[in-house]
Amino acid sequence: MPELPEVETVRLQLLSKILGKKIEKVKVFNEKTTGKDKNFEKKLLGQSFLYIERVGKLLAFSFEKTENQFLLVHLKMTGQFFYLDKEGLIGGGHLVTEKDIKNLPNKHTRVAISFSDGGVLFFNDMRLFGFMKVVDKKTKDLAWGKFGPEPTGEDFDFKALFERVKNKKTSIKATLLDQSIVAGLGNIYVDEALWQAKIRPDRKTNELSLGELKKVIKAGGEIMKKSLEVGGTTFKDFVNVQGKTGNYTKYLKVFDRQGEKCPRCGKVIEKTRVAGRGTHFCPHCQK
DNA sequence: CGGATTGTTCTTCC
DNA sequence: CGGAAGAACAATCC
Repeated sequence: MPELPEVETVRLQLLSKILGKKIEKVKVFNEKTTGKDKNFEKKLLGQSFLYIERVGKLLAFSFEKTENQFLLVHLKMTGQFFYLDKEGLIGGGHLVTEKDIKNLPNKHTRVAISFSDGGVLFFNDMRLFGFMKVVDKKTKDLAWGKFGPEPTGEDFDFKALFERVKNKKTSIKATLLDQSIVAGLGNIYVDEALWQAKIRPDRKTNELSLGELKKVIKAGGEIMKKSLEVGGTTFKDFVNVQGKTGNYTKYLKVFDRQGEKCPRCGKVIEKTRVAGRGTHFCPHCQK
């Protein structure tokens, strides 16, 4: 669920809340989240966060006192952060009711980090695919290096990307979902970008021209920037902790709109399976 | 109850 | 060995 705009939203919200605050208590509710690291709590105690970086959908928290240590966090499908302080809650996520928020930690809370000013950061993750792990700089750099460029970047090298994928025989959808090729797009924004660029999701990557590739990457970047501006996308029961849904949902052209009319040509939007994922597209104007 | 669900990684197959 | 397809991960919903 969380793709680049949603993860970036969470990053910005956390930046304004947790930097520089001393970590007084760490509680791990489910060891799977922390990779069964027995020393996870010990590594964070007494530290304070210096900054939060993001590449694609991966977050890295750095520390004030320890240069060679990072907290890597991936939300995967259902991970979510909530920060609770005297003024209330900030954060983001989905499948959250007001009742869940009021009762933190709840049954999906996997880790809680308490700060000296009384604030508490909760990491919830229903399906347990997400992770929080403490790594050294070398490991963090290695993880960072696996990501391709983000479509939102100003200086995206389209030619280099074209050279990289021009012989790939898989679908363009699979290529765009591959984080090592392009970082940040997930199932929702890939479908949207392909619709915007008028390209069928099941087209073979090697059959796309440089122009088409450029078009779909640019569309992906624009769509994700717009989504970030309006607080991300709500799919199913998403609400953020302020009880507000992500506002990009109403801008979606094809995702989860199977059976509805294509806003461009009026033909019916179909849902199929491409690259193993539910895929929405207009069979008439996407070629 | 079978099938599907956002992301990523591992396994299997060719 | 590399690439690609599919399974797996876990919980929940319809």
